[in-house]
Amino acid sequence: MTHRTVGHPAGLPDDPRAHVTAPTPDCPVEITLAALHGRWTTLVIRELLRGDRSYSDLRAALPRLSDKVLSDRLAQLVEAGVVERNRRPGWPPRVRYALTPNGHRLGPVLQALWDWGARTSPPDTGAESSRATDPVH
Amino acid sequence: MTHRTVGHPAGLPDDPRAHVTAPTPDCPVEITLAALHGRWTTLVIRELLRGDRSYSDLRAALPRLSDKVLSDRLAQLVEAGVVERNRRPGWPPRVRYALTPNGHRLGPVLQALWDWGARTSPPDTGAESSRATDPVH
DNA sequence: CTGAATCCCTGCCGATACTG
DNA sequence: CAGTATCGGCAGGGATTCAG
Repeated sequence: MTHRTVGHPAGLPDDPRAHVTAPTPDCPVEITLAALHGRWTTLVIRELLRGDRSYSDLRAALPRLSDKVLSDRLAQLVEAGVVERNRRPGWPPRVRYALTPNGHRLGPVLQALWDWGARTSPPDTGAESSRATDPVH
Repeated sequence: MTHRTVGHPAGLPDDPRAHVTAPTPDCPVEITLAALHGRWTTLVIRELLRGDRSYSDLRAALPRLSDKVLSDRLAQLVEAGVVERNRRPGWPPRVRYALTPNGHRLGPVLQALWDWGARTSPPDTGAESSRATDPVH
């Protein structure tokens, strides 16, 4: 057993940023939340976790997502180092979006978010509640 | 090795909600993000991960957080099943805020958020980069 | 096909003042 | 001590239109 700064489960690392007194952009938690920030963001990432996608692939997969928000999100994710944008020469213009290595590392993060939410709100037909939290299936 | 729905690391569970096409409140990821939603929320949770706190304890720990937002956040977290509010009889009024069991389970979630953010943006004086991602210390 | 520009409306959050 | 009431500024995001 390793010792802990306080007697509580799952403490945060002993980093100066673990003691900040306001939500600064330096805090690693804020960095991640900034990358995931905004509506639709996690769904775009989920699509890209399944493989590369073109702009219209994403539009087709998320029909209610408007062009403005989609390009906003993609720009935000590129900026955050989550997504890579690859334009191919020729006509018509073809662009592929893919996760960077950092982007793939968001998989476990989304998994953690999923797990907590799945436990908190039971799927609740009442019958088959055991499979929803299975890690991979 | 368990098999996977797609050949990518850290797939999501095979749940119908993993295929939603819009950000619905049913999605476990959305549930968790809703619990964490808004400025200051994670910092309030961090304080409570360190132990029970009174209202003024929280105000003292987060001096730039206004009364309005603090009570908003606490109400939000109570509503989300993360925080429990305990009033003690007598005068002056004494109230203690504590995490519920569900609230404590947010520890690993915040840890996952921390880890990704810590990797993505190096602390980078260049020297001591190995301890920042240590799980507990 | 892949976006960018604009408009407008809503909801967040910060500051201040007040109450049981 | 532990909050609520109110107001104003600003950013987020949806619909539509235009461009390379």
